[in-house]
Amino acid sequence: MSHSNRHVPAIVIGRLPLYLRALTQLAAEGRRVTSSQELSEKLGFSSAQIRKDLSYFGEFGKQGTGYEIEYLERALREILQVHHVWEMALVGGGDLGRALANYNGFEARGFRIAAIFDADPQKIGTMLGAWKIQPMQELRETVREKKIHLAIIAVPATAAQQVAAELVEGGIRAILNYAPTTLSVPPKVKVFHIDPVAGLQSMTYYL
Amino acid sequence: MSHSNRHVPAIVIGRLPLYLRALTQLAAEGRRVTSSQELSEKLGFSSAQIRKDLSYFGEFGKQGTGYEIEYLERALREILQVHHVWEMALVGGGDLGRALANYNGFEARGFRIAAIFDADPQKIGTMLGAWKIQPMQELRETVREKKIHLAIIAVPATAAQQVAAELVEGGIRAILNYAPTTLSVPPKVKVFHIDPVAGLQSMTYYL
DNA sequence: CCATGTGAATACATTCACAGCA
DNA sequence: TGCTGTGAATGTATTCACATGG
Repeated sequence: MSHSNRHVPAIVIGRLPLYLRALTQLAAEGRRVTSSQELSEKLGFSSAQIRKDLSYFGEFGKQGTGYEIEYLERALREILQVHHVWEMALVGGGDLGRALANYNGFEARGFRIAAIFDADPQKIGTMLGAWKIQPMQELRETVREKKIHLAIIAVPATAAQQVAAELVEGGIRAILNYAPTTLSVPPKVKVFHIDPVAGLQSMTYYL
Repeated sequence: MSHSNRHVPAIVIGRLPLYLRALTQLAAEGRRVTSSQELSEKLGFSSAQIRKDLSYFGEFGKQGTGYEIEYLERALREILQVHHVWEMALVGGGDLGRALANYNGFEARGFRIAAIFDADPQKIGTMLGAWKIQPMQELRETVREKKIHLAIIAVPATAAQQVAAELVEGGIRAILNYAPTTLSVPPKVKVFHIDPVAGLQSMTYYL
């Protein structure tokens, strides 16, 4: 069966990283084989859903046995294109920027911060972890030069749209946006939005 | 029409905070009235979807005119129960914990950190912003005493499940989880998961 | 015999399109 | 007229249930 030419719903793509995360955890526990059943219990999706999601991309399991963890892990990494490491630009050297710069969970999952930018003259030139904070004026050129395709926006909401526009001009293709505002970008540019308060608000509804 | 007795899909609840965010922004710009079309353009959902989502809760607009921003804003705040401020426990005083403690965007949207906990003896007793970091041993009692119903987990993945268990014992009803791992909690406890790397991975698929 | 992979069936979510009212 | 609110129609996603093959 040819799978690669089918259209895969975005909601399926959104679950793959969670499958990958669970597999990596299982591998770290020394496990070699798992099943859609076990993943179901660990993740809270139905086993049928997990099997169907994977079936968009190929046949990764063995009937009667389950999935060889390392093999499926590698397959998912290739599908998601995180078998190599992506370099990212981080915009915003405030508290959140610092937390992201110091976060050591990126690399193992396919990402690395390559440059940090800020608009505050007080911060420019100072070190944040291993990086020297660069002025916004250098963003476009650095991003182009270093062939950076991903960026993280960690600036106040009021500045976020302007930053997004500059990132797009620099050729950025995907943005992880921590500012609590919607960004307007060309359709070819992907945006993933993180708003903890929105998450909290959708939980308080039920309390 | 009686709306309050219908079942509202969770996916609808998840969008309400985004509507609320957009309305607050419009109000800050001095606007008094908006329409489902305008919100549609700002947020990227269809205007029909916005109207239908709101219709689960009542009739908030005027035909031919649109929505009075302040009125709809207040209505959404009540629906989401963020017309009063919720106190939260923050577990984890690392870089992420510090960023969350210093974040000034909580209060205006209905949340406030009331206590911070950490397991590291080096950190206990030291100040993080306005808070003195408390030991994990005090978590259950403090949470009960201060009637805290929400918590943020900002600890490494390896510690997250244990922390979640203690939070549940303390009577916490909703958890914002920053640890990149699935939490197992009783069904009455809500969990909202934030995993920036999962977000990045679902974007690199398309690049 | 066990767990996958997958069409068919069901359930859920979105969009259409228009009646109805300011 | 202009925009809401909403049944009906369409489109998506999930689950069922079983043939298949290790």
